[in-house]
Amino acid sequence: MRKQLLTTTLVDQVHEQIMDYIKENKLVPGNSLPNEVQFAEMLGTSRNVVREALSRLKMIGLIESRTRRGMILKEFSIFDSLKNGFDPIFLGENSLLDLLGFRVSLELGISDDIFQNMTEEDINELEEIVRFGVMLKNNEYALGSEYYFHAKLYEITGNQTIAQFQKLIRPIMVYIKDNFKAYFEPINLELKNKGLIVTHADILKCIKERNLAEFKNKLENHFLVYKIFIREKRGTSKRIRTEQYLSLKSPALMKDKFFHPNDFSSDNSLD
Amino acid sequence: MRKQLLTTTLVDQVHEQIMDYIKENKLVPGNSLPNEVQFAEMLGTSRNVVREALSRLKMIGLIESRTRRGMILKEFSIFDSLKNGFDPIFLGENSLLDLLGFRVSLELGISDDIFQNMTEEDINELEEIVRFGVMLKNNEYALGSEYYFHAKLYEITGNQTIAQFQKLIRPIMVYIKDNFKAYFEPINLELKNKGLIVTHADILKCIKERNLAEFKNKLENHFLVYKIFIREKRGTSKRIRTEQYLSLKSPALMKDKFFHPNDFSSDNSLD
DNA sequence: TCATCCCATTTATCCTACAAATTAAATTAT
DNA sequence: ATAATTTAATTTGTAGGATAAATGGGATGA
Repeated sequence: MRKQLLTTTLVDQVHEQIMDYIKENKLVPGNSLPNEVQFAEMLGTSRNVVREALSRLKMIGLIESRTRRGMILKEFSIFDSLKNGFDPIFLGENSLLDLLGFRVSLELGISDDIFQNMTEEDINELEEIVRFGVMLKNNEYALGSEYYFHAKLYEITGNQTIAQFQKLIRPIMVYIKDNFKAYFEPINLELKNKGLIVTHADILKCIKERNLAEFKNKLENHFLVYKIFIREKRGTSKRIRTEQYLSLKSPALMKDKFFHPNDFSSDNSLD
Repeated sequence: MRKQLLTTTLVDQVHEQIMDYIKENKLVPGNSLPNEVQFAEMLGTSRNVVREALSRLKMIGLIESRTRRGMILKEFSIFDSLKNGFDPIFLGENSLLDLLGFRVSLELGISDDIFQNMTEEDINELEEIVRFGVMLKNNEYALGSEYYFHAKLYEITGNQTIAQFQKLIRPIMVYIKDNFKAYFEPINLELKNKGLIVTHADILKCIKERNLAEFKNKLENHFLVYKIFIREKRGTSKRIRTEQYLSLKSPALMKDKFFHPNDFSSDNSLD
């Protein structure tokens, strides 16, 4: 058990094996897990290695442990698992721009859900938020107002995962606004001169009028500053093709893949 | 150093402290980190605790280590960090539905970017993909074809993070299709009878005609089966309000928050 | 019956030792 | 003197044991 020829370390393997154990025994949130020494014996490793693997699972919130009570499986939430140990400072500029674009696209895509789900009460709360929103200059809302207005929109969709995502990338939004202020100001100025500034009040108006098309339009313009910023910042940098796509330039190969769609789960060449 | 009265464990703290070290010393990807014993001395803990914290950072891909070479900082990518140790089986039904809705919304939101960025070559590749796509029954494409068609759309946006996200949730899509087949079939049948089935070929047609509005329309219908599925599956279950929103029912409090937008970073009551 | 105290169990932390890998230095061979 | 080989040193990887802290449960006593 002291070989390490592979790229994967023992901890990596134990990490996998513990997850396999959970799967095989069909544990559900609330169930308790074997204790550390049991895992160590079961997997033929030292308790130390088991603890490192468990530490990872604790970080992502898959398990929880307390002295004497042992460990229990927790309900896993994909974006909550990232909230620990995450800071915009660790992201490269491309990732930052990507995430900004990601967020904008996502919000543009939930328009239908918003109109489908919203109630009178929702609209009242949005009005309340807009009323107290502080307009600083151009359309640079105070971060608080900005956050709560959009948080409310996310909430209306009823999709908690989207709400979690917003919470997760909030520091990123703050970071971007702090660090690229110089880029936003001239863009906003130009938009203002062209009369393209869309405020939260404008968006709310469309909601109250139940005008979905106009809502989408306004929302797009509301995010225009970000879209322009991203395009300017990226400049002429080439689009990068995803490897998985490059790998199937050959029609013959592609055809082969498509006719065996069930082989995908065990197909590493595409990951 | 043997107290543990707090909810946070020593490993949690060291985890934070190591990240702080990276921040304070302005390390960039490629830079090397102090070795394990140095961290242990620096932070006044045992090497074991340091290793557990480092193990977490290794899992999310923030650092990489090799024997004798020490550890180096890596370029962090938010969704890549999740790809290890993640399985749909650990997600509750609500999370699964949320993620399905998340994905659909995201894709609906990137339409503009697609039309902005696409080239003749992209269209040719899409044609190639559609040509080899295997239509099984109704609009249930072979998973391979489905995947590559949409992967190509993501690629056109030039947003790598979106592409990574698709890779990440691919097992979830497979899982959902496997486990809820019985739900999809009647929905698809009904859509078929109403002539609402939209194939990849239909979508491609809009792209070739540069008809953005129709593209959005078709894409929406292409995903209609998922939207209906989600609504049916959720049934009458109440929408859950995000805590952060509930906490500011009081206009006075809200006003207070908004006027101090810079205090947010240290404001736990809203996280 | 109930409150209190003690014990067993399990995680949390620390310590020491050795193995494996790999870089760097030293030594030997040509 | 240069090249090849061997040796040494460093750092992560793994093992095993020991103690501390927390806590659930049982024993004890009023």
